[in-house]
Amino acid sequence: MAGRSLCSADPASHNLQNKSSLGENKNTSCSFSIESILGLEQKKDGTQPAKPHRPWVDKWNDLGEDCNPCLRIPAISYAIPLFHASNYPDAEERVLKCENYFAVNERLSYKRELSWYRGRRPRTAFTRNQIELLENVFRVNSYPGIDVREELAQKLDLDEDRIQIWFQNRRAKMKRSHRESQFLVVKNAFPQNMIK
Amino acid sequence: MAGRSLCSADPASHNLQNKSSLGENKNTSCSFSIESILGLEQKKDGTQPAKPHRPWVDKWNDLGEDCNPCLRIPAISYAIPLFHASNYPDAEERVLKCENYFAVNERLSYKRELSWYRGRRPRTAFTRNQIELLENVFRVNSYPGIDVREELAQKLDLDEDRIQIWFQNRRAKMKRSHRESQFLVVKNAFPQNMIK
DNA sequence: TTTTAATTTAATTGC
DNA sequence: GCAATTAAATTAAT
Repeated sequence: MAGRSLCSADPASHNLQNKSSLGENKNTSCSFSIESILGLEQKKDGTQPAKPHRPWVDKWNDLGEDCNPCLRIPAISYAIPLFHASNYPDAEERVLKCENYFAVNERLSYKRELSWYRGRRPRTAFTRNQIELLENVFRVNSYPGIDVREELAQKLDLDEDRIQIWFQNRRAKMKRSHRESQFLVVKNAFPQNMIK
Repeated sequence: MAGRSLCSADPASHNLQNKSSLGENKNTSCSFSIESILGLEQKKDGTQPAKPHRPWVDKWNDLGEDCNPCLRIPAISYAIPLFHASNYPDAEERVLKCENYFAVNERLSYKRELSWYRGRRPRTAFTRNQIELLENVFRVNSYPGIDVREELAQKLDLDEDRIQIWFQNRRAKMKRSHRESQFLVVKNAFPQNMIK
């Protein structure tokens, strides 16, 4: 519950309240600076390392593809639509896989297609040992803080990000299974009400 | 996609391999400390008492659900391994094992679950039209004051709170994407340094 | 088909 | 107000 408040304490008092037309920008006295809008003004202390958020897309660039992430396609592309594949002369394999893909999946939503280009982190396949340690820690602490996550990351040779996501998904799974078992409890308590 | 903290350059030594049994907690060579695993070292704060004003929980109570959070939440079962759960009533067993783990962890997760399960507002699913207007306004003014927010709330049949949170999250998203694009700019300016 | 890694975003907390 | 983080709901790879 973020402490609300109609607070006048806005850092820059960016108020357009008096406009009754919400979507129009007829106001020229807008107090936005570009820096403000871009959030540039706020790191004077130089603490911002500008972490690459999708470092795995780097290898796509090595293929000489367009650097615009939106136009990029996965490096090992099992998923290039035919009409695009034809634009990638060097990729026989891709075309083959692509044809395969389309043979199986005739219809693809535009959205899904877009996601290929947007770039998704390749799915991590955890080893048995990695899972084992993660599960053991999870039993004891399902909300490891950054310190524990970093420690785990180092021990398991994984990015801390992967650890964080793993715990998030693990908690969701735990919750799901708990819900299901609770459902069973209720169902068994009142079978006549719950059948079907 | 929580913006993670500084990406740690990985320390050259990620040697877990020599640990033969990752999962045994009797293994004393494990370097996790209890505090470390439980993440205790990072929260020293005396936390606030729970916030009031959560109108949406009222209807849960109206549904006749038990108000006792213990019966509604998986708090306890969350953290306890099954093979321990069966022994759970046996206090001496717990003493023999890592009772501190569980004692503390129960308390921690109880508190978390208490606030989450009782108090978390059901996720709002905005409609496409709502998003569209919000985005249009955002383009013009990413810091709408209370007047605009109220106006939006009325037009969109949403609480003003939802509007406020939406803009907050939207600003965070914009900032993130800006950071990423800045990273790409820098990276592309010095490709030779970045290609691995 | 099922499980689960990854993504997006509404909500929460603390500062 | 923001950063960081969480849960919820998806998407998609296996």
